[in-house]
Amino acid sequence: MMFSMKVSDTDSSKSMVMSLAKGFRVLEVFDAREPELTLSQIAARAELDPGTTYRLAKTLVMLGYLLPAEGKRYRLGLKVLDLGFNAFGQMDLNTIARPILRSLMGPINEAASIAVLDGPELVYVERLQMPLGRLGISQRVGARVPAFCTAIGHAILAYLPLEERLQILNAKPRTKMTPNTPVTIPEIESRLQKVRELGYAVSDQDTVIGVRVIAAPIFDPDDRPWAAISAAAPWMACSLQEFVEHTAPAVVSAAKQLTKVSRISGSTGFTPARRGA
Amino acid sequence: MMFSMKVSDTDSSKSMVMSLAKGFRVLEVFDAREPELTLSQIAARAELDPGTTYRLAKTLVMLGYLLPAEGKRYRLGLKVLDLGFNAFGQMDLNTIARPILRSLMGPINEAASIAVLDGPELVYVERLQMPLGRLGISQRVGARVPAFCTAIGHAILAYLPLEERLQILNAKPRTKMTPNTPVTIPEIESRLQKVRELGYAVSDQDTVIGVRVIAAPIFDPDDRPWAAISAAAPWMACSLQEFVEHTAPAVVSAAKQLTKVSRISGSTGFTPARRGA
DNA sequence: AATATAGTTTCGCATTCCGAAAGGAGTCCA
DNA sequence: TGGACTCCTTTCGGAATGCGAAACTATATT
Repeated sequence: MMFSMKVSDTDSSKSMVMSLAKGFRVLEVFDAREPELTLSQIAARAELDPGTTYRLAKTLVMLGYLLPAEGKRYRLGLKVLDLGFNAFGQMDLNTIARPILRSLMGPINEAASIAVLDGPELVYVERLQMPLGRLGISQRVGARVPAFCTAIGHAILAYLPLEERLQILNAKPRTKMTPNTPVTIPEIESRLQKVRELGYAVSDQDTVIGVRVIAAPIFDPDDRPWAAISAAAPWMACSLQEFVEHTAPAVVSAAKQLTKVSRISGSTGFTPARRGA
Repeated sequence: MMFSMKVSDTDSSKSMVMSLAKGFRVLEVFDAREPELTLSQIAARAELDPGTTYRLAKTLVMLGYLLPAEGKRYRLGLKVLDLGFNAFGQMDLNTIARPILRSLMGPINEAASIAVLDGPELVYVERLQMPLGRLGISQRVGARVPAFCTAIGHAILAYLPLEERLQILNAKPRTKMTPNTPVTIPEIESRLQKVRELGYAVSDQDTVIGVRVIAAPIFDPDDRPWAAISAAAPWMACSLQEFVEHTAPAVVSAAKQLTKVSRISGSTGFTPARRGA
């Protein structure tokens, strides 16, 4: 008996349909830099046998996800967009956002929200909260809060042009909510600089005593920040560092996903209307 | 020996990787109406064995294209968008459009173009033409033509609000280019009504003698028509009816694809700049 | 024309996937 | 509370499907 052992046993689990994974590997090697690839290029990039690659490519062409281009090359079919468009294109953003918010919640985070910027204020458009949450706050969807003092506000403000930022910050008097609340322009600007460096905003009891929040911005197709997503944890859940390490990557990733999906999801944006019960 | 014959031999060609096709069937059953499906629902819709469905779903979850949702349900992962975003998101629209234009050309159609509306005029932003084309016209990229008399113009105007339409139509004097050119507002409005009914505009030597054109609109995320794509054939290539039957579906489909892709492709739009040689 | 490179097909083997059926897990209803 | 139901998950044997090496063909390169 011959052992044609698999070189890389990356497929961490058994009973995985390998042909399917390989098929996606083929699609995934395409990018904007080289939109058309020959079979051998595909095979090399996807680390697949030429014969196998040929068969997979043929199949994908049949399905319409890959198209034959001139000169024995292939390019991605626009049908790859249909998968997303059929499902997400007609879905309203709140519906898409809810599972993402849920994925942010867990033993540490007890609430997750999305708010959009409306003038100098934020409007909560979607929020999830643990049933037995010990968080004092309980912002309802539709509630408005000032932008200058919240993590969500910072996440958005940090990426706005200076002029607009100042306009928003100076639109209303800024009052301290907690001892931590940054109120002077230099204090806030220093925070925003840090947001730009990290890609997310951290609030350690800036707005409500005992509550920490991490937020990341959601951009429109023109790369303007128009909303942000946040996750909040009670002060006693863990150390600040643990909170950041645990939550920041998830929040940033969620924001990126929403940035992407908001592009295809019409230009309708979120709606603060409550559906259902 | 047992014959476990395939019930439906839909796989039209041999050496097709069936698992791959089945995997896509799984993803394709998701739509906005029911964003979360149970395994049995997936199996039923995709017409797959429960066991097979389970294995495929497991694989897709591993790959990130499917996500487990609450209550033994699955929903589409936003990763399905990555396929398109990685490839098309960073690509400029002209690059994406060119293969689409090429696909419109053939024995009948000898030229294909995209133009955007700029005030009362159209600007050609991309154009392909058969080398030995017998078409008299040869619009260069960047050329400007009046909107009122061309198929591309009609395709766009038909979907603009009446007020804007009239503003554009009345911006400049309308002169007959050929005996067919519609010049009065009633004539043009009647054409536009037909465009709205059919979904595409037909020009039978309206602008240039001997040239027929079919065009369909490209919409922005707010559903405003901002560009259109067209295919042109010489008068003698075939009958008008043959031309329409052959070309209209392809042009409409191309326009829909561009509408979709223009959503994710930033808000940069087309550029009339000529790249490369 | 000859060589090299890349694409396509063939082919035999065994791996991988399939499907039936059994074993759980959860739910509904009495 | 129990039983019946549905649906999810796993096991298992078998075979067919897909794999990869290699042969063959087409295309480019010198």
